[in-house]
Amino acid sequence: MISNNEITKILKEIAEYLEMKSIPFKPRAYEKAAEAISELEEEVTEVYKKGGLIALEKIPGVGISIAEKIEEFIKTGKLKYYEQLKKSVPVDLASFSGIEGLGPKTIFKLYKKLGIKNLKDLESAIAKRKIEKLKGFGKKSEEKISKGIEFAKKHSGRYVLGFIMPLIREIENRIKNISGVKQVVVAGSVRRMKETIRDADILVVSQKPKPVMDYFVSMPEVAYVIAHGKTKSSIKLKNGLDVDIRVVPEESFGAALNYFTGNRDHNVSLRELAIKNGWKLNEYGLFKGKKIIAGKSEEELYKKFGLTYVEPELRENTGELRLAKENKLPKLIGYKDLRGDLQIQTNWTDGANSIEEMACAAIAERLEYIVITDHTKRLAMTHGLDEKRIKEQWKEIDKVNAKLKKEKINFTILKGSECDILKDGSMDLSDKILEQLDVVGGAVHSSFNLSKEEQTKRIMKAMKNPHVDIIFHPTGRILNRREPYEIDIDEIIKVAKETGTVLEIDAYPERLDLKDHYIKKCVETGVKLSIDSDAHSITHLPYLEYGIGTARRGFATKNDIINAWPIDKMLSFLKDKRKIK
DNA sequence: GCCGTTTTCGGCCCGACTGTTTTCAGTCG
Repeated sequence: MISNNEITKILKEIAEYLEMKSIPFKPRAYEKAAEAISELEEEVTEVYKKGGLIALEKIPGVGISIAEKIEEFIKTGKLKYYEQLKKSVPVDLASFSGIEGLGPKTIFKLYKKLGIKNLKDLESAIAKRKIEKLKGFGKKSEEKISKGIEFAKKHSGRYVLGFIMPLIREIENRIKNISGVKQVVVAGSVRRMKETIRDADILVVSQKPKPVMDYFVSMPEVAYVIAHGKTKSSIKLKNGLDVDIRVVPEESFGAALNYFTGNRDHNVSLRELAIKNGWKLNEYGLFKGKKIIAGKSEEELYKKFGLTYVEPELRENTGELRLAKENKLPKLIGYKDLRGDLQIQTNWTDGANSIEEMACAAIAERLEYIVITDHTKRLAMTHGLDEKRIKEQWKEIDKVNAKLKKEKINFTILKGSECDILKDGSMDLSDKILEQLDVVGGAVHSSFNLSKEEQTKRIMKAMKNPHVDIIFHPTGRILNRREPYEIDIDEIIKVAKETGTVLEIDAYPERLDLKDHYIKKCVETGVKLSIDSDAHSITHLPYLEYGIGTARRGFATKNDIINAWPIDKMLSFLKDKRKIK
């Protein structure tokens, strides 16, 4: 079966071939179609199977011509149009991907003049100093390509946002201290809270750009400088992350922040909207002729367009501008809105800290309650709790609660479990134990490779258990490391709705599970969610931020997230749900 | 090649920086 990845790849390559030939507009059309498909939840082959060509055409950016090409590719596993392009320029595009500064036009020139077809050819041409002798190239171009290759080999792919964020914030803070700097904001995909990022964009307000540029390109983390201009510079860090910086004057801050936050298609849509109004939008402001009519703040900018403010996390050009126009954007859950954390591990199993230490850390995060959810016996490697040990744990929880009460601290530790969902969908602890717990999370930790049907059935059975309140990290994915297990997410959401079962947004940076698209489906269906740190140490509690960011990307409001509610409301919701099951 | 509460045909975002050039194409975001 042809995967979305394969279709995306072939469409992207077509775009590059067309770019080489300087054919206008078509490359962007293919790129847009490729992007849309890479973001698609459903398998394109399924879409085609269900609705044929017409269904394919409904994918945004896919028209009749690309739809027919996808059809041919699905049916025959081949695409004549692509084969012809490849025949006319027989280069291995994939082997050049990720090399900084090496675009389609350059690849084409190198092929035509030196017969370079793949990375190996390119490396040997560099070794023989052939490139610097070419017209239009020079010593510096050759060096740049050489460096690009070196780095592309070492570092590929994307960085998990929550793990790279401390470094980005450290750099941000150092730039804040440079003289003349009035404001520093990390924009781009970081501000949109994408789960993984490829680069970081830093926006600076200052009347004196030079000291900012000079410091930026000479930071100790810099591997090499990609560009060093008057108001804009780009560097590659030793860990492989690209970082761009841009300095703008105060009056352009809003327009620049908007421009730098993106995504690209959101920006393009806004700029097209400007043109329709007879204006022009760039990073310096919104202009009517030469007169600036907005740009100091983002709020002002959206207002001028007749739109309600669009939160950064929603700027993916997936319909948010239409909703902004109709004043239908939801009031997203805020970064300070969580009152509790429903998944916390302690040193009773694989956590690093005691119950009391975790409670204190949660208090420091301004939470009002946590649920202790250590693993259960099936997870032997974590020394999972059996019926006997979990009862001992309850005594410990009571003790710490009593201590907090005595100290007049308004904080509650609830009794819970991250209870294994066994292969057949039954639970790892008896119903008699489960019914005594305040919050029960069911989780899959084994048999990841069941068929889609079996895996879905397994989780559905757990959801139908009256004592199971939440499904923890429902798809089991680990970013950059493990694919989600196969489940029918629509079916899971349907049963969650029927049974009142809550689905979790696990905030651990490499999980973020559920992910944004699925969260949106839950919000639309009315399935309730929780945002939990899944903390295994006191240092993990701040990860809640990434869960909230992901929830915001999924259009979730406070009402959708049960641990944004007061403890009594949250608990009575779960109790009522247990009754109806 | 796609798309349309201005359009089913005629548009398609905008600007900084680089390297190799004397005016600009290529790349990137």
